[in-house]
Amino acid sequence: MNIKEVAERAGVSITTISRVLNAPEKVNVKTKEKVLATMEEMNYTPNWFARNLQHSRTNLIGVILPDNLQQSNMELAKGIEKIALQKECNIILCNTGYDRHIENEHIQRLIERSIDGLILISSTLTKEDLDIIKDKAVPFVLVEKTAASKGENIVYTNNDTATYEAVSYLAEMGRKTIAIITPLKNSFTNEEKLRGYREALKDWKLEIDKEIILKAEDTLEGGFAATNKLINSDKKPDAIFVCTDTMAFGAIEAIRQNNLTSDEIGVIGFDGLEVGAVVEPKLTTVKRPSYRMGLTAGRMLFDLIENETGEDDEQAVMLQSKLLIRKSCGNRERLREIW
Amino acid sequence: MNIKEVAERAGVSITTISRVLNAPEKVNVKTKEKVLATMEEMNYTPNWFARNLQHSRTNLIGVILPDNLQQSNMELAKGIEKIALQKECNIILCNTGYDRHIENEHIQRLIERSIDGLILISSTLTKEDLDIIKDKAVPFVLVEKTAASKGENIVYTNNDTATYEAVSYLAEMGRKTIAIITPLKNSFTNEEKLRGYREALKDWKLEIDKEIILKAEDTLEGGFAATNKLINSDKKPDAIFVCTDTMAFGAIEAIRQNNLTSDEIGVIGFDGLEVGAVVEPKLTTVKRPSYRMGLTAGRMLFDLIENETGEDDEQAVMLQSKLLIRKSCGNRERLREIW
DNA sequence: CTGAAAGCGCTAACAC
DNA sequence: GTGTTAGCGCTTTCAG
Repeated sequence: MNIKEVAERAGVSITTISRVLNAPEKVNVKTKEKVLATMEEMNYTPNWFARNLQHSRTNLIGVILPDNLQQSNMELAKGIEKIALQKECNIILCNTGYDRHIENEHIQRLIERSIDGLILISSTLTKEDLDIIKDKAVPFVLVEKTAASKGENIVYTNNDTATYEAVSYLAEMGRKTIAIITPLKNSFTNEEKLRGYREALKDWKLEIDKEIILKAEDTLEGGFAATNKLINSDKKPDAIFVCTDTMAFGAIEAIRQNNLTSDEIGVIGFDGLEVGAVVEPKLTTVKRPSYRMGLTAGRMLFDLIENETGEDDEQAVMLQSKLLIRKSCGNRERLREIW
Repeated sequence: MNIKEVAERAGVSITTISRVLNAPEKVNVKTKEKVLATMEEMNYTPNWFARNLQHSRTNLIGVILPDNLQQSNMELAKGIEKIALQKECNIILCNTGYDRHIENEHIQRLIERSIDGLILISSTLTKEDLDIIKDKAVPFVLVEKTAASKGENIVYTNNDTATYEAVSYLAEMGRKTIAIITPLKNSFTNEEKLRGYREALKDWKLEIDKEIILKAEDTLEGGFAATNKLINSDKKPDAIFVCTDTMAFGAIEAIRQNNLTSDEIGVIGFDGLEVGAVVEPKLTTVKRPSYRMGLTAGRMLFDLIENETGEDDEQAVMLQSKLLIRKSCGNRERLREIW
């Protein structure tokens, strides 16, 4: 059913129907009521394609992320959604599994769909890939730095210095052999964390030993296995910085199963997931401001989409991650337990 | 830029361009190559609206759920995505916060967008709301039963009998005073769980006492607070069935802070989240087959969308939730630790 | 305040 | 294999 049928039934022209839809105030109240009534009666829904054929704005934005089971990125997505709804936009969510190929496929499809904009979380794209998006004139915002993010619109957090702070805290508490577990699927984010780790060790004059720099699946099991390996190695550490809370939970479990305490092996995670407050010992972690990052990225994207002034110097916003000290690194004095 | 410009530049008709896009095999190889080259050169992207104006299929499905921070429902969404990708469809994800009003708004917008289908997870809609969707001829599948789900296409799990089994297990282990904590935002799902709880108590000839049937925010803190309340009540329970793992984590924490053990107060959760294997004591929980529910719902939806045969007797598929026994309910003999 | 008519960019008969 | 042409359902001038 189409506008024409409604027009016939209501005894007016299609123009009037169109006006009722788009500029009701320009229509005589009685006519309008009649039209609305026939629409209701005929259960009419205007054709979205025909409607948008002229403007080509979809009110749809794409959000691309590695994995929708990662809580912290879903918090981020929630922040984006909040902003999107204010703009009457919906979100198409796509998982990449850190696969550049899949990421490109998703993006290609989304561009074909004429989405209004794109938010790429922990993207794996290269400079060339990004250039393709730019050629298509699709506004986009990156979340988290990547190898290709320089000069792009971006929202990120201080993975490096926050990690530096966390590792320094361990050193400050007297830990001498500090290991690190990073996710297998290596992202730029993890490289930043690794850099922070290295610098902290250097500044504290601690040895940087490859044997205690481990990669693991970013899961509980991954953290568990890696930690067991560390415990049984020649260089058994007295502290571990774990790049994600999820793996850190596995680490804590491994330490417990080996009948060790947080005094013997301290653990610090990264993300600040809520459950961290319930594992035992409660997880010390670097709290990433995910929701606010989402809000910020959303606002930035809509600024780009709506920018008709032509200002287009790119923005880079950094939101601070902060160390949240709890029991898992064995501290006693500086204890500020949270909830 | 449009098909016409490309046609002019390539020195062919627009039909040929269209054919290169839609039926490349019907075009002379040389012509095709030339066209593709000019497309590339002009950086042409076909207009999605114009393309779809005739068929009105968007390859977009809506997935509506209460909260994208609930892990188990995101697993479900991942199952749906898997199927959607096979069908070259994308997913628009919408949060409702269990608010029927918001849910209706989302649906209305999605229908205006001409989505091909809809999956409603733990919907709050009434029969009338569903009728509106039907009037618009949008295929939809429900996930989890609702007050209005009778006679609709649905994928669900045995919340009632699984809860019955869990509570019975507690009774069997000798627990006498079994409390229940259900989410504040009451959904049909929770009513089912409550029913299972009541029937188990009845069959085990245990008293059903309103004082130990609590509602709480579906968060760690909510479970924590409710459990503290139970611990300090006249009717201090020796076991708690908690309707979600998230709240159960809070419950475990409260029990520990009160220096009680799982022998004194056993806990069983619901969902089967992975972190449950890392909290201490490890959480006994009812494992919901979320991912498979997602796959099933996705397949069911596309069956509806693609059904040209006219068969339309509705389907109701039940996937079984199962008790996963770990330490949090103090069992000793029947211990089959899993993770 | 209302209507007629010319597109929007593409697809699909139908001719050649 | 390729081109001509008539729509798809709506918005938007431009008249009245």
